[in-house]
Amino acid sequence: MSDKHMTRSTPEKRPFEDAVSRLREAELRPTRQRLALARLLFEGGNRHLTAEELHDEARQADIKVSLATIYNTLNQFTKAGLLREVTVESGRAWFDTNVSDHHHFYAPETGELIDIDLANIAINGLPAAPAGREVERVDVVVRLKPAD
Amino acid sequence: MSDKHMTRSTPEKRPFEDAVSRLREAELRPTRQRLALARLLFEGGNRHLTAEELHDEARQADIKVSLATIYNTLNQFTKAGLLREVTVESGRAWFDTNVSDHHHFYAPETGELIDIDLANIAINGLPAAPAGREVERVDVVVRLKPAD
DNA sequence: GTACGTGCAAACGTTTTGCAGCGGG
DNA sequence: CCCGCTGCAAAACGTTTGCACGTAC
Repeated sequence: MSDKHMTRSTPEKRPFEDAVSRLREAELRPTRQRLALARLLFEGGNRHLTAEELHDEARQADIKVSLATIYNTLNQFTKAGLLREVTVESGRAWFDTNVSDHHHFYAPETGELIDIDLANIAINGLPAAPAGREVERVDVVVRLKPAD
Repeated sequence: MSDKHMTRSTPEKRPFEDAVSRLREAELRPTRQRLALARLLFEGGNRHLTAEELHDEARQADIKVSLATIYNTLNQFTKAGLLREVTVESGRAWFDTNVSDHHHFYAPETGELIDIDLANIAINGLPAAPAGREVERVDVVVRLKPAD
C-alpha cells in the first residue's frame, strides 16, 4: 500500500473527518459547501441558528455560499435528522443542532433560545390523539419576558 | 329613566350588541368592518383562523374588507386580549378566539388546531427562568401525524 | 370637525424555485 | 461521464406600511 495519499491524522483534522462521515451516513454528498456548513454547525456544542445567521457566519469564515444553498442545506439536514427545526415565531425558522427530545425557553426581544432537558420536565394527562392520528412530537416553548 | 334609546332585546339582536360592547370595552371604535369581523370571529364558539381564512369568510358573507384591514384588526384584537396568536408553523400566524390558558394539538397536513384544556395537563419540574427574566407563557404544541 | 380607521398598492423579510453551469463519485 | 449540487436571480409567500380618502363620534 502506497502512502502517497495518506495523511497523518492530526487533532485538527478530526472534525473534518467527522463531518464527512456524518454526511455520508445521512446519504448526502460531502460537497464543499455542505462540509463547510456542517463544520460551522456541529463544532462547538448545541447551537440555535436562523438561515440568515448561518449565512453571516459563513461569510465571516470566508466560505462562499449563497443564501439559497443555506436554505437547501438546512432543509436537507433537517430531513436527514441532523438538525431539528424549532418553531417559536411565525416568520422565522430556527434550527437546532440538538436533535434529542427536549424543549425551549424563548426570549423574543433577543431571539435567544435555551434548551430545557427532557429530564427536567414531566407532562401528565395529555389527552389521546384524535382518531386516525398519532402524536409525532410534543413541543414545549416557555416564552420569557424581562423581569419586572 | 327614558326608554328613548332602549331597544327590545331580541335573540337576533344580541350578537350585534355583544360585539359592540366587546369592542367598546377593548377601546376600539366599533366600525363597520371591526363589527362584522368580530361577529364572524366570536359567534359560534372557539375558532382557529388565519388571516386568509377570515378574509375568505368575510367575502362569502358579502363583507367588503381588505386583507390589510384583516391583519390590522387581528393584531388589534390580539393586543386588546380578544384573540390569542398561536405559533405552530413558521410562515403563518393562527389566531384563536379562546383566550384562556390552554394548549393545542396541531395537524400539519390539514392545518387543523384542536384545543387542549389546561385541566387535562400538568407540567412539572420546569427549570426556573434565567436571571433577569420571567416566564410569560408556556405553550405546548402536540404535533400529530396520520396513524400508521 | 377632527382624529382615527380603511383601502389599495407597494414594500418588506423570509423562503422557494427555475435554470445554466460546476463538480463529486 | 453523469447525476446531483450550486449560484444567482427572480418569484412566491405571508405580513406590514404609507398615504389619500372615508367615517364614527
